[in-house]
Amino acid sequence: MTTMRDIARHAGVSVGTVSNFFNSPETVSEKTRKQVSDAIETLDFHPHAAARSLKSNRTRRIGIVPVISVESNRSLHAEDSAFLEFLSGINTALAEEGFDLLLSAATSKVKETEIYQRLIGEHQVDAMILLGMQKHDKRVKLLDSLNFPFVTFGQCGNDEKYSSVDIDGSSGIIEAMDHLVALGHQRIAFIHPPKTYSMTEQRLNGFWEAAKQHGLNPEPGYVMEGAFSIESGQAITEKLLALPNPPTAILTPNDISAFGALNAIKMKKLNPGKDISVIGFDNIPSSAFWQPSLTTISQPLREIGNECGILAVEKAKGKNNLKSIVFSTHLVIRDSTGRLDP
Amino acid sequence: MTTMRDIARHAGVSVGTVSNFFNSPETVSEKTRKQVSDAIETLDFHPHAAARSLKSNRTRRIGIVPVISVESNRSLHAEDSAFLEFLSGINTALAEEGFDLLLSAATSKVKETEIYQRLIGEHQVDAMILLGMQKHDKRVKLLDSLNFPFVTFGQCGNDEKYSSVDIDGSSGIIEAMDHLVALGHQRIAFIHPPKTYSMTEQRLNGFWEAAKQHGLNPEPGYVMEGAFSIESGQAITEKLLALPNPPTAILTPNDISAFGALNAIKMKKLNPGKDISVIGFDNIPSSAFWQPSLTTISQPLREIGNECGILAVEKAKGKNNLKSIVFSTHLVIRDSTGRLDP
DNA sequence: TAATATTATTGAAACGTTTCATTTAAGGCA
DNA sequence: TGCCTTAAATGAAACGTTTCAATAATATTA
Repeated sequence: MTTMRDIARHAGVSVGTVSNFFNSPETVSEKTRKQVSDAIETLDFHPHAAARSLKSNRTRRIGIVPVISVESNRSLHAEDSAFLEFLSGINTALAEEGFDLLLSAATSKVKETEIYQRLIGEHQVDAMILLGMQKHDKRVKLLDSLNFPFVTFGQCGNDEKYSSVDIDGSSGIIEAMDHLVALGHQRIAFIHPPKTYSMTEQRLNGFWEAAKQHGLNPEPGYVMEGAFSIESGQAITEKLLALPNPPTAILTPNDISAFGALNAIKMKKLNPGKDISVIGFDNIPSSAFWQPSLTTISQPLREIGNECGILAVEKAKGKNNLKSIVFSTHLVIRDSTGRLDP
Repeated sequence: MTTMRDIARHAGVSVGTVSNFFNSPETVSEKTRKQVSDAIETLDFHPHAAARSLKSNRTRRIGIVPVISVESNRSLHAEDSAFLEFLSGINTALAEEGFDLLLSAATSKVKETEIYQRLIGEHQVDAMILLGMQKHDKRVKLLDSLNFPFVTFGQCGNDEKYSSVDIDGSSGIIEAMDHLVALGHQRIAFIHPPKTYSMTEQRLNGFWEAAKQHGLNPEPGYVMEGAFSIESGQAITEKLLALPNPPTAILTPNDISAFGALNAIKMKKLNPGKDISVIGFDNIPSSAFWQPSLTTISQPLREIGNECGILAVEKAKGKNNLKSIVFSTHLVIRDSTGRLDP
């Protein structure tokens, strides 16, 4: 294999200079720089990652530990194409900086916490990206106690000691409610994500604020907790439709569960978008193609991922700045919402 | 940080012994083993990955370079939940062995080939998993020329110098055709994946073999090349339905494009599953929930991923055995196929 | 021109493991 | 008991970088 020694010899300089070429090129004279880069070119040299890492204590890797549940398809964080969009955004940011993504998911045999501890203990990554934030997130506690840098997609309740990227879920919901009210809806149900998720509080706030603004008085059964799965959306919508005074519009936790809601409506021989309106969350690609096409609160998943990647790399490089980036959502109006016939 | 030195001191042995504890425990006496493992426990020791890697030339990482297209949503390999299922399978296998997955996707700025070269040159991974195999796959050529171990999901045409996991796509298609013929269909169209993919030949073989067996004589326009996207499925189905003598059943490259086909049929005010039958490929979770639910050729993506992971780890450990594992598909019959009314 | 300041380069000591030739300890046997 | 075999444990030399004090070369100033 080609090493820095070889490059040094070939370029007629010392290994130290070759190292400088990579790590602080500004200290290398232009002439030498050319010689070294020529040698690298002709010998097709790539610095040995482990050797770099050992000496420098930097891996140039960012870790992510999604939850992919194997037993059922009700995975929590990485259940659908939303995750892929997010990943793609991260990847773009990392590629730009020559970083790679280390992905390790929990399994039935290997606990999530163990993975974090191992990855950090073994010095496998320089920073981590967390998603699916919980209100009292044990991962945050763990990483915090280990003093390990991380970035979160979503807040995590307690405080602002860490950097995060998030969306303004509250105004997303408000915009959606405005839209529904403008279409004549008054009986609006809200299926919210599980209470343990930090995003849930935001969204509930948005719901109640909009309800107040529009003078709505949601019936008790209208606000229900749901999961992110299609089955959950379907089951809860069935319950909503069985209410003595069923809602005419339903907000769901994500697009996938919205699909379930649409199914439940069709199975009741009702007309989604006409009799009952449905709004999703995420704007995943297939939401445009479902029938009826889904009105949904769009979050810029690629940009969010990208920003997470950028922040993670900054952390990895030792920058200790705190940033909270908030993206706004926008409502994509399609056919699953419609004017309420009187 | 805790190092082997510390463990050695704490356990009253030499560092060599601690190393042996990890790498060839059978050479360490039971008594010593206990002492060392106690020390590891109390000091919460994790071996430094880079140091291990530097000396041993093993990273305990497997690389994967999916194609996630950013510009449009027409990504090639990792477009949908099928990829996540596959990933989940890989992850299970790797977790079992203490390996991690290094994921790096091409972007508009960073070419695929560069990534492979860098990952290998930098010694970032011990083996790679390839997917979306092409008939003449440049990645295979590259890895082969670098003598770098890899495993493929799908064949790659020329020969059997490498290990692969694949499905029997041919009989999958045949089973689907049998099902359609049994339902009374004679005019069956076949949208196949792009010709560059190695899977395409298999599937075409299956199609023609079944056609022959059943004495069908597909019209020229019935066999068309499609992509894996919903748009493609929709567009091509529109063309098929515009034929002077349109087909009564359509086989598609994957579930996602099958959804497009269903949409096209509905938009023509035809009844999918009644007037026109559609069969997908993959059996991704949402195929059960689409309306009508999708009849599809199921491939065991998690098991396939798992097997890829197992083989990759074997390669990573230096085993040089060639294996070709073929999974069989099975037809999942749902509502998108139905008896043809005369 | 000599002295000084600035800029480039060097070389050797780490970093935390693995590896393997050696040494030490423990049994087995006559 | 002494000799031989086997099993365990040792210690030091790598692995390929980074880092930094020290040196060399060059430029600047009076």
